[in-house]
Amino acid sequence: MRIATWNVNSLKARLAKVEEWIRYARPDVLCMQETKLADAAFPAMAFAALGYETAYHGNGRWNGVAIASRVGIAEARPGFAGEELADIEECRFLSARCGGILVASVYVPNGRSVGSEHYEQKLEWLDRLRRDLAEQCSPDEPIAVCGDFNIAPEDRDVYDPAAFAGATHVTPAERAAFQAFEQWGLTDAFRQVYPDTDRLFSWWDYRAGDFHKHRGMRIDHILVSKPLAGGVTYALIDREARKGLGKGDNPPSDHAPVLVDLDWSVG
DNA sequence: ATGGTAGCGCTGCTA
Repeated sequence: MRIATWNVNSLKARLAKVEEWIRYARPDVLCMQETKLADAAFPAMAFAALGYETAYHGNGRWNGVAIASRVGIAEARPGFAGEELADIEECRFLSARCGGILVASVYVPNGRSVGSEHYEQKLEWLDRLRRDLAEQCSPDEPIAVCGDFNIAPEDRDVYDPAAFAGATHVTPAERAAFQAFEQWGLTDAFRQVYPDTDRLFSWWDYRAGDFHKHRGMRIDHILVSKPLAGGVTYALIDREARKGLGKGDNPPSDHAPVLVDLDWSVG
């Protein structure tokens, strides 16, 4: 089972790139974030043509999450348990059962600046996600929580810790929130495959040519539960997909897709 | 260098 996550930064602008990537990476499940599409505009037919069923949760312009699966999609749930769909202003959580695994596509709020109300809301959102998981499932079940966490778990996950002093994504409170998922029973599947390799990034600022200067952060993660953690056979951050198509008029997302291969038989 | 680029959508916000 190959599971991937990719913050596509507008699925409308990126659809050709996503289709191209799906054709060669052939993930069984692809979680997407920042689709920036209302549900009515979601290109479900494009995914169907590639053999994927989709579930999506967006209201346009900002945010928006989706899951594409070629091993089935059932029990799609947009938003946290108990949330009224009509009350959701920012579409950041979608879960579904795919090939026997409970998969969640999450887009954690950015936080903007430390101490701002947006930062506090980021921490609250992370706590709500943790509570939602604890109430809805158990780490003894097969679970994969995938997405843009907007957290670099350790200093070695950023290009220069000094450059992020006082900034979001690296604060003790954000990292504690990330560790709370691990304490509950989830494992950072990518880090498990690369326990000793530093400076592996999944996001680079568009500005100042950061990608080509290797100035990035690892903030996109695939967290897997106990039945899956022991069988992670491969992991990759596909930097090729962060590059353009070769035409100046077709820029890539600012994130690269992250994928992991799991020992898991679709029932 | 408190800069820089991208998306949405048409003004400035979000990242």
